[in-house]
Amino acid sequence: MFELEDTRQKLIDCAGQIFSAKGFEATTVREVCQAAGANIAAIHYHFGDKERLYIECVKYAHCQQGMTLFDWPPGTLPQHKLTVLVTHMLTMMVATDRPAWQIELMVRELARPTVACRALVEEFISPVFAQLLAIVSELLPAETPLLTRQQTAFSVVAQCLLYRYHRPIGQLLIGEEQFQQLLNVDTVANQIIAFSLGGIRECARQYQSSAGEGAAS
Amino acid sequence: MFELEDTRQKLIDCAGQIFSAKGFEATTVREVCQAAGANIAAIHYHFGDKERLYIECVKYAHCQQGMTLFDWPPGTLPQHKLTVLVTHMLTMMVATDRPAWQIELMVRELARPTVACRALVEEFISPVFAQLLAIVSELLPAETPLLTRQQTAFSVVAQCLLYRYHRPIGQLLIGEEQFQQLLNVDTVANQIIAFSLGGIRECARQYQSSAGEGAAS
DNA sequence: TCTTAATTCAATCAACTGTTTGATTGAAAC
DNA sequence: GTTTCAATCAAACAGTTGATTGAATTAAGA
Repeated sequence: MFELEDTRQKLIDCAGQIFSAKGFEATTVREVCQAAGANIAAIHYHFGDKERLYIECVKYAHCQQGMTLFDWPPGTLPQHKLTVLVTHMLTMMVATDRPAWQIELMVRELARPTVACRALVEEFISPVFAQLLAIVSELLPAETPLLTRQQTAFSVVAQCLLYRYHRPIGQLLIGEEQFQQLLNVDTVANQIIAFSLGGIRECARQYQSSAGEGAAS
Repeated sequence: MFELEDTRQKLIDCAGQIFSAKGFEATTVREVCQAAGANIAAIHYHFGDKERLYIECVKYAHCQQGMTLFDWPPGTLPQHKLTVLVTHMLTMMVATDRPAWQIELMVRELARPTVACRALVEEFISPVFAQLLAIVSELLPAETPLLTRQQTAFSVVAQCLLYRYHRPIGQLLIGEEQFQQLLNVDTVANQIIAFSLGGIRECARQYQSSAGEGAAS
């Protein structure tokens, strides 16, 4: 009876793992079922078809992934907010500990969007980006155009994304063991935050014609 | 007789286009041959099998892609070098004009490396990264550790990569027409260069204990 | 014109794909 | 004890996959 949750969950776990490693097309239902110790028909029974199994995996992956919305006490320095947010993003992305396939699957989905992408962005990415945009806006002069603020926020997230998306390239570029050191969250976070604060201050400089307000530190 | 080059080239063109759009697994040889107006057996005849056709496409794609090594006259300001290099990288990546599938195929290969990835990085990515690393090193104090310099270079390329790799996400995040404006090379380049110079200067500040040398502008 | 080699072609191969079927299980519900 | 129903199973489905064959076609050289 409660084997329902058991088989179904095991199917999601194994499928997610294989999907994340080989992609949707290259993954066969037989492979998944064998890994899960289930019958071929189990997928049709529990999910309908392969595609709906995949969607279920993606949804499960970013449902498991804790997405915290920070509630800052009034008066919190934007620099501090940025530090916390960047560190949090990096922790999420770099974390190689527990369910690696979940993040990997989301990464794959974002790199080559399928049906599940829009929901993923709206539920998972957008909130973080909104927070980041708000923080960046605090650090920039009030008269900064929206597009510039968005671009600046992109410049920040881009640095975080690199260590997840382009890991294989990074390893090939500077050597595997050298790149391994870059997966230390604190090291990377410090670098990114320093770089970003400097970058934001420079961008701010272009839009504060008269009074020097809004610049970082 | 000269149909050899014709069919073979048409096969590479069509295959590259489809490979770049759907990936290796999801692409069928029948689809490719139909698009190229060739017989199914043509792939076996000209390339041996599907995989070697794919490799040929990747090689052709980044062979076509002009990779210039800049030869700076002595005394050129590193800020200026950075500006030129970043603009050049962006032009390459954002360029939606001529053979879109070639860049797209490289992007796909770098996101999910297959057999062709290592050669691609070594021949195509590494040289650019080396140039960038050299420029960044000029802008940083001499005592800056190698790892920090590499990280800083990563921070710069990360911003460029964003507009190519994460285009669908960007469009979903800030709206398609809004994001379209970001594909203007000059706009983006100015933003990235300003941001990067500020970031580098901030990073430099951490490693120049006594004398103030090496900082940007 | 005949020979030779390079290409192209339709037809077919075995293997694998996702999906479906119908029988079987086993534990609750009546 | 019978019925009910979710769950699993082996077996087979029809369709597609990449690969291969051998004959047909083409074009150039002698």
